[in-house]
Amino acid sequence: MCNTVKVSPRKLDPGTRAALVDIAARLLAEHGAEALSTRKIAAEASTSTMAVYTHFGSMSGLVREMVHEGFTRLERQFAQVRRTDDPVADMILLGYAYRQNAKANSHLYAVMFGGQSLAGFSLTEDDRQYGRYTLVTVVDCATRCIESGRFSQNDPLLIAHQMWIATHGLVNLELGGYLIDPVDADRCYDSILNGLLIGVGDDPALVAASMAASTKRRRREAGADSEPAGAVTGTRR
Amino acid sequence: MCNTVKVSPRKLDPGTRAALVDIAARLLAEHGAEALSTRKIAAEASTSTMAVYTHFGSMSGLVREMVHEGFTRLERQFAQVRRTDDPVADMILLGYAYRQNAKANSHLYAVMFGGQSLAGFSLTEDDRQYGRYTLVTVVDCATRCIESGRFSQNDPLLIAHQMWIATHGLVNLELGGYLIDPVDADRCYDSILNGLLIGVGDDPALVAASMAASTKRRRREAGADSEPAGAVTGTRR
DNA sequence: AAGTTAGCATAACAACGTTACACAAAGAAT
DNA sequence: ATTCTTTGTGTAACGTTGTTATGCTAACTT
Repeated sequence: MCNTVKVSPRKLDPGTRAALVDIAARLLAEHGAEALSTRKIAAEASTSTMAVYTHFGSMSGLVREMVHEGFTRLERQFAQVRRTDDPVADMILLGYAYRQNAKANSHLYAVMFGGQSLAGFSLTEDDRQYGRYTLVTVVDCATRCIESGRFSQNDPLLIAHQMWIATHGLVNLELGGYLIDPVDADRCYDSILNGLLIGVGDDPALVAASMAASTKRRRREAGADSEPAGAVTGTRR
Repeated sequence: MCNTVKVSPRKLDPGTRAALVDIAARLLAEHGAEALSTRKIAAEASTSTMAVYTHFGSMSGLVREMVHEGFTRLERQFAQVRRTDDPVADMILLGYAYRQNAKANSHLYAVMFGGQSLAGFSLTEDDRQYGRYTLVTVVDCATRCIESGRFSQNDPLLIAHQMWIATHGLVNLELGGYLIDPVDADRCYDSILNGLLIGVGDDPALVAASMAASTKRRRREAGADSEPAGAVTGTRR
């Protein structure tokens, strides 16, 4: 009775699907979590609220799509960091890429890693696995740091997690507005990176050299292709 | 025309005010952010939704009250950590207190530090200052670490921020469910604390000793007065 | 060209925060 | 002790939210 698989009398329009995700992401980025509603999204896409349900099942489904999009965007940011013969400098630049991506998409970032439940959405174990996979770039970099003889600790996964935790903590408190003038976010990040790198066995002088090298590369690549050097400080005022 | 300051024909009942905060905190802790509504709170307090507005002005006001309550609760947790002649062990125990408090009140913690906007509430600068003040305990402890000669870095505020950022990052990812078996939260925290303490100048052997001492004290104080040793793992399943 | 199937618009539902309004209760004043 | 005034609180409403039931219509299959 069920071998009649007559399909697709009318296909879903992938264009409207992508448009919904884009509009939702823009609404979230520009006006925060409170502004994310099916009606506003539908109005901007000049369709009805039903489009959200036919394409994503519910509002949570749309949020999940945005989260996955956010992960791939972070992965692209990571991929833009070149692999040089100074793997520690590469690691520092990966941290800055993580931080910059988080600041540019602060609301989405809070849902991806901060555990913020948006519109009833909360991460499933699959989502988290998806997010963890993004960190293989960092693990690879840690492996290269170990192989270069800079680190004395030799568990790349654990080292990557240390970097992740520190950067994540910094970004979260920075976005929360907690890091101000005497000890602002930049100073905190420099000092905690410095401490952590020394802690895993690197030589203080080499750490300083790699941090200087990373700063130089960051300046250069900022002028090259990354962002148009405009206000990348996120949604702070 | 306005020098007639006739006051108080009917006082506010401070009992219902406290009851509303307690009920709201319990609803938030047990059923998450989605379950926090004026109607549910009013029903549990056997009053009307108007009570929320006369006592707190709005739902955000009630959330702000809970946030302040959360800060003082964290301060009390910090105060329970004894000051010994091993200030580094004290510092580690402060970190564990922060972490345990966050796990016991995960939803409230997300609002306090994670930047999660709950029911339209978001932190004001005063709230943040209130939160930063909670860290003076950690800054004092860092000062004692420096004075004892264990640390070579000598900016206690910056050191306290490093500890805060690392612990905050760990707790956030832990609550988000991101830290699992090969590198679970406990292992991550041990390694990042170890790295950070070495990074600020402490001797690796002394760090290991202080971490062992902190573990011993934590075991002892857990059996003494803290929590009833039950499921303190928060709302994870 | 006819049939079927699924996307989409409309409208409704329950629940939400918030507010206007009337009533009741309690201190102030006589 | 009684009246007045002020203010907390219950009721009901408004506009909004996510979600769903119901047709209609467009498009793919035969």
